[in-house]
Amino acid sequence: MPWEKTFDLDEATDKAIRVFWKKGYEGTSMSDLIDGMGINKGSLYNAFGSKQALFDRALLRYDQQNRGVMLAELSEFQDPVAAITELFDRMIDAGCSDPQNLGCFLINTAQDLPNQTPDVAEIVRRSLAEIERFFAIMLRRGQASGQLSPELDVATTSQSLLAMFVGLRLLSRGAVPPAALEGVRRGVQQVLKR
Amino acid sequence: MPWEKTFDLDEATDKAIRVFWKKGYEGTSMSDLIDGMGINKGSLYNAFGSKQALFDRALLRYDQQNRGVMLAELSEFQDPVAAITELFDRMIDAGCSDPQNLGCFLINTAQDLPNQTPDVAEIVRRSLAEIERFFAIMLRRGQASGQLSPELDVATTSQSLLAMFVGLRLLSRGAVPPAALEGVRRGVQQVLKR
DNA sequence: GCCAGTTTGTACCGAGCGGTATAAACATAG
DNA sequence: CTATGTTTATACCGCTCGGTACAAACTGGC
Repeated sequence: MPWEKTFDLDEATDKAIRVFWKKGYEGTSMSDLIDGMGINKGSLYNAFGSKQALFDRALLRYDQQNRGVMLAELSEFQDPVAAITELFDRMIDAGCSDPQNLGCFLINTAQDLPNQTPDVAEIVRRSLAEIERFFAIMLRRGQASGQLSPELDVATTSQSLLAMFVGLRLLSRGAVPPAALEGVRRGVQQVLKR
Repeated sequence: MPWEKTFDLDEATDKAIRVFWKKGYEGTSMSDLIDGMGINKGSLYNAFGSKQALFDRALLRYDQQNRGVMLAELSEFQDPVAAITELFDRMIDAGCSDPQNLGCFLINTAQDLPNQTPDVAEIVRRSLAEIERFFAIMLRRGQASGQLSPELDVATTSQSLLAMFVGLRLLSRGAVPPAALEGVRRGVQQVLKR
């Protein structure tokens, strides 16, 4: 077999992520993708099959590379409460420092769930469930170590944290001035008391 | 002057709201609007001018009729803490009982802010600021009446509540099972303590 | 009945959509 | 050099997009 591809699939997917991230599925045209990915239309269809298949791949990769990696890293923290606050700190910093107001690709997609394919919906739901699970695990660890009150209801608290997390990411799209994101920091600490 | 219009502009706008609400601006085509509004293309352009103008009008009307009316009503509550929890209760109920997972038209639009016109962005920002202001006013009233601790930081708490509110509405689009929205109820109460 | 204005249906516009086809230019293993 | 498969460029497909044009049918006030 001669000459096994010249551009990297993952690299091209990363570029596609940026485009879909900024404009969403409907708002992104094939021309946008070709411009943003720097490859030809023929190559794109040959490599990915369709716009939808490329989107699926992009979303899945984004989820693994970002949410997946980050939660894995934070799960290693000695202090489970610090792991949770660190997660929010990073998101707040990201939201404040991004002039493009990209927010989160996954949560941008979650917002549009009813108009997405079942495959995409499945990816999004699983990912959000993972985030909630991360909260729950950290909370239980905190209770085990005595940092958190045993009376704290793990299920409802992790659901609340998920709502705050998702809200924070949405507000990062330019809906409120960056400084207003700071309030969430202390709100999280509030939820963790008791 | 003979015969001053036969269909009601506000009524037609209400129907347009349903369409834009479900599909978003980009995802909605003129055919969708014509089908959903039950009027002819010519009438539509004659009455509203353009798709964008119709969207602006629809969003503005939605904001006034829903968020505006509701906050005005809740502001009349004797118990300011109950006003806040009632707001969340209504949203949770709405999220749980809607099989279409529409969520909130305004927050759906907020999610897409970077791709919206300045006019739309202005409407969204002002509306979210109003919600935050509602929280702040209620919190201060609660402090004045002794229901809430004077140590509670009004700015950060109202920002946290806004994030939870927005997150709740986004999660109502089908990203989590309806039951998972319930956790936010107690989370709100948690944030209001201290 | 006449006139002004509205609604409707249909046809049409240029442009862009997602996707396909094709052929020349290219790179590598044999 | 040949065979195989990739990339690029370009042209093209049918379709839909947002928006316009226009004549016929309609509904009122005079």
